[in-house]
Amino acid sequence: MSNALPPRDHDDRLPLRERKKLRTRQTLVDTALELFTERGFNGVTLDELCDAVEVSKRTFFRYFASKEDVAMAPTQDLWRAFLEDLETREPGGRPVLEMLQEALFAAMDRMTADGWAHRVLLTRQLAAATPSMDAHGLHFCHDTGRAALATLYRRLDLATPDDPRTRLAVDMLVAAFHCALDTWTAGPGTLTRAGLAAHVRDACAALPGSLTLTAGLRPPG
Amino acid sequence: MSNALPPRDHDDRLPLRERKKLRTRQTLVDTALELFTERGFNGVTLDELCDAVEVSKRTFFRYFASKEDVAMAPTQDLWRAFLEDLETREPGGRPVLEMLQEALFAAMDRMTADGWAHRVLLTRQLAAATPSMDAHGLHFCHDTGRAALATLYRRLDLATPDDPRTRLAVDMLVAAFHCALDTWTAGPGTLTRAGLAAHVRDACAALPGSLTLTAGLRPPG
DNA sequence: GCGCTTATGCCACTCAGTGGCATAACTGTG
DNA sequence: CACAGTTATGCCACTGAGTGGCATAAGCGC
Repeated sequence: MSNALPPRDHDDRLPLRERKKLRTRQTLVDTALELFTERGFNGVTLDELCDAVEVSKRTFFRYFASKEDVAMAPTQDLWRAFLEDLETREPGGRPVLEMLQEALFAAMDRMTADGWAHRVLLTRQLAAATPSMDAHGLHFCHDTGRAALATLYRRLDLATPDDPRTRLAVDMLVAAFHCALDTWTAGPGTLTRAGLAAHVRDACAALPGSLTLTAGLRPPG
Repeated sequence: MSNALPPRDHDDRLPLRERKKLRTRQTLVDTALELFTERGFNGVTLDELCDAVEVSKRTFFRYFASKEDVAMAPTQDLWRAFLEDLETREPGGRPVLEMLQEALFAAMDRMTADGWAHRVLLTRQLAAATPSMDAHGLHFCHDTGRAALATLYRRLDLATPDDPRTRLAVDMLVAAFHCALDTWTAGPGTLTRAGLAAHVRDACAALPGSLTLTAGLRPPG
């Protein structure tokens, strides 16, 4: 690994060893997104990716649990920040769903790494084209939701753990986020963090209306 | 394959060949659920399962797309019936979410095969214990939701396709179903189709309340 | 410089999943 | 009942993801 110039995030005051690990991880993510986008997720073998980064396959699996994981790192970073924020956010007498929404906004605000929005876009496009990536992403969001639920039950005075409402509130935020991600990806708007946040806000605002949305049969012709 | 006695569903007036295929498929599902439950999903190799059913691995993959698929057949049958029902159900002036809910109930009513509820229970427990199964199940539900969405847009006079409300309504039904599945599995109630339907009804009824659910900090101690 | 810890590389292995081709089983015709 | 056409199956070899074990090298504290 003769990586001379540190591309970004040359965060000094971390031990050399840790910096190297961070850089290797980031190089793996960037290269993976690039190769997968170029030739498709299934068109690139792990051996090829490892060769490109000059890392052994064994080492790859010490950084990521699966081939899918490396391509979903940007989204996972966001949700990890979300969970962290949720640990300290004040409920403040408003609906839990709003509190969750604010935690998600705060997490997005913390995604300051260069080109994060672009990487999320690539991740999303890859997932849309690759069933196994989509499945992994869904599963990760599901797990994150359960973790968020556990945090809520630990911190808030929610009465009964068999009341489905809290869980449904969490799932609604996740649904709104996925919805926002798709409209953000497809839409003509700006593909920035702020643009994504706006879509999330719209999707959350549409939640109540989705409960009562009514339609008739489409007239023939 | 010296399968002498047809276990169930000896649906005559189907050609012999088709009956055999149905039986092989059903035997694969039953044996898989049994073995996976006994020794864990990862504790059983495909070769072992194929040996037990006396079928070549090559043939297995002509029936199922993956090792996970064979264990999720019961749930997939339900959602397929749901999509079929949605093709002809009348919107009838009430919220789309209610129409979706009724389609799901109708689909459950059609799951008359012997022991269906029991198989769903095994599937759910396996998925809860096996990340890759959980991921596959989530992905399948996601795909089903998109298919349902396409049907809705085709049949109903929903104006704008970029309005997130329809999609969110579908996702809410899916969330409610998953929620119901968990409480049904964990709860003390009867593990029958009717019991599951009741849980689904409760979860759907809880959807509006989840939007406004409020809570304060848990008092220390 | 010198040990101690920790990351990495290498090798062999298991197992899911696929493609190709030969063979067996079912189908409906005469 | 034989015959030809169709379709499911079996077998074999192969790719590629993921794992375990052990030797080695790189960073770290002294």
